[in-house]
Amino acid sequence: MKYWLFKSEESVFNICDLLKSPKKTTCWEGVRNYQARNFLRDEIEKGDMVFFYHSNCETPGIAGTAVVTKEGYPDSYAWNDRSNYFDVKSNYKKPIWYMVDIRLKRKFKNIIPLSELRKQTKLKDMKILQKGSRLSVTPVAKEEWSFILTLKR
DNA sequence: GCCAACGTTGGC
DNA sequence: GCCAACGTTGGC
Repeated sequence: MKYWLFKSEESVFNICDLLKSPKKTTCWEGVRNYQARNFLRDEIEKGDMVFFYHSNCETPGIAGTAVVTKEGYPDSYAWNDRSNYFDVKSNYKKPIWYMVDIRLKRKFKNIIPLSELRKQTKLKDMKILQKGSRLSVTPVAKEEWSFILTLKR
């Protein structure tokens, strides 16, 4: 089992939206970056654990955890021309983009703010904390995962 | 294949 | 709103 961090713009899809989703489950559509796509398509497995991260908001940080319930499959939003995630180059015969399904595991009482993560020496190598890091899907080390859980309040 | 220009991300 | 960092595009 592996660990991941998924970023979502809080105003677009946040952890309360996930909580309210049917079976607290959603497909993680709209990733349009090749490196992140490769993680979704090739590496993320059913049962992997996910930190749900809020970006682009007043307090960016980790809002909770989720579990992968379905492994990588073609992102059909890419061939829906009414979707924001439409990509003319992708089609169902030759899909470019992939998504997984996740189910909410736990919504933290308090968000673990990015500023708090930055203070932790043990997390200095975390992908999300690297300068200029923009990848929306990043691997999390097992040690990072368990350490971050101790930061909850 | 190089690289400048451009659009996007996302913290602050 | 600003702007640094990044990924993509496209001319050459």
